[in-house]
Amino acid sequence: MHTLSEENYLKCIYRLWQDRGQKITPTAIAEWLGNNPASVVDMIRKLTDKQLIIYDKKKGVELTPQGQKDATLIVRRHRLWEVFLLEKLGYDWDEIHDIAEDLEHIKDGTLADRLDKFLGFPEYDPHGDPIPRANGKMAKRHSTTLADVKHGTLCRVAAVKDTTSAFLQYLQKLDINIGTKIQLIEKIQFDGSLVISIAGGERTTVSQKFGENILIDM
Amino acid sequence: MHTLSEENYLKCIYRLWQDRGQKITPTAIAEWLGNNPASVVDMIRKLTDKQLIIYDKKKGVELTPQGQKDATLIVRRHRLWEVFLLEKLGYDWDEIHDIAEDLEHIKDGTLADRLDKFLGFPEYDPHGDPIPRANGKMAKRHSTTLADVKHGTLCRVAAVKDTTSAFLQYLQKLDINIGTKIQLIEKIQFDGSLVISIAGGERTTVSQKFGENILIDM
DNA sequence: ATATAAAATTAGTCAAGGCTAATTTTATAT
DNA sequence: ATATAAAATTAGCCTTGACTAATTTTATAT
Ligand SMILES: [Mn+2]
Ligand SMILES: [Mn+2]
Ligand SMILES: [Mn+2]
Ligand SMILES: [Mn+2]
Repeated sequence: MHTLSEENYLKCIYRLWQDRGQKITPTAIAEWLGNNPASVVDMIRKLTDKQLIIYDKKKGVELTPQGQKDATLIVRRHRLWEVFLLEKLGYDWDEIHDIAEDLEHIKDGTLADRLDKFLGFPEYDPHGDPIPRANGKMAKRHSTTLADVKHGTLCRVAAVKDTTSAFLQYLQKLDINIGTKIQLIEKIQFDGSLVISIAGGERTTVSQKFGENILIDM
Repeated sequence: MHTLSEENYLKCIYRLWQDRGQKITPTAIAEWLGNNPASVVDMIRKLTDKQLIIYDKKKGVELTPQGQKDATLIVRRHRLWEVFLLEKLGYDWDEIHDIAEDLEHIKDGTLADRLDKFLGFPEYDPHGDPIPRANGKMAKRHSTTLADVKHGTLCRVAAVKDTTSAFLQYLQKLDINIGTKIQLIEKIQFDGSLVISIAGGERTTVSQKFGENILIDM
């Protein structure tokens, strides 16, 4: 079994891997985790020894099939606990991530599956991210962002990329949740700002960065 | 905040303290945790520095008011999670303790209280141990064991002292749960064995050790 | 092609929390 | 009172997973 730290690295690598198709470097991992690159190099050696990753200076870090499997399970636990915290314990959107960050490391053979069943086999977590199934498969991730669509498009908030409470609280203030309908009225050439209408309401302007962190459906 | 290890020591000391009125020695702690006495001496120093315990060679280890408070909260979390695992996730009696051993260390300001509410403010955990309330108070612990009563007494299983799966599985086999009525038919002089009738059924003989681990009501 | 900057790696340090082995202190039995 | 046993403590070592500082490798711009 893996240590808490190994699991956090695994999950980070998994995250970076499916985020973009980019090369996963020690520096990228270090930045994501807020650790020193030297520490990352140490851990890369450990995970390599455990055959969870392969590290090639050219290709960067890649998960082995076993590494993928293990990372997926951690993500599954994380997202299931998030659903539990929100739905059953009444936490807010922006509070659940940090607690799930710890709960995801509780290791028990049947815990995730029982929790899954208890929650009614949810497909998505409260941030709109798909929850890996017991068999490792999971629903498609949304990939189009609000910043990607043409002006005039009416879309539906499917997920959020950023899960910091700064962003989530801003969304709360704007009354945006998963499922909220947003119409893109205009893109400002100058800085990519977006003029939008939330749930048919009046016009609001948000930054490009904001738009890039909203994943949408149509 | 305390580390996982500090919390486990605190809880252990709390346990030994309310178990009997006996002196809490490094050796006793070491035995309970399965650690080396040398390690215990180290941790005693740390907890003393944090003002959670007072150690006197004569009196042994004692919890300070703060130490008591902190230990109580850990126990509260442990027992609430046990209720959750049994009632909501359908685990068996003998499986919940080890998982709760990890869950009890999840630290969040409101988690215990929310869980408590979600579970309907249970007074006792699945082993019959009282759950400390949010204010630190808790219901009286049961203290009379099946081995203590006179022959002929009809009593009710209120709690179990031992929570190992060996004991709990044995109880399952005998069809004994919290609330089960047991009549003590006879005490065998020779070795303290107990002849009992479970829920009005036929006679069964159990050991003295068995009887000492069943706490009862009348 | 070379200078410079960035990234990766190595070497050495640290704290936490274990351990063993050796020693000192305390208790117990003669 | 003394010998012996048990308990407590000290000293030194180990692993994990961080860090900093120094060095080497790789990439980039002139
Ligand atoms: Mn985590
Ligand atoms: Mn999430
Ligand atoms: Mn524990
Ligand atoms: Mn219990």
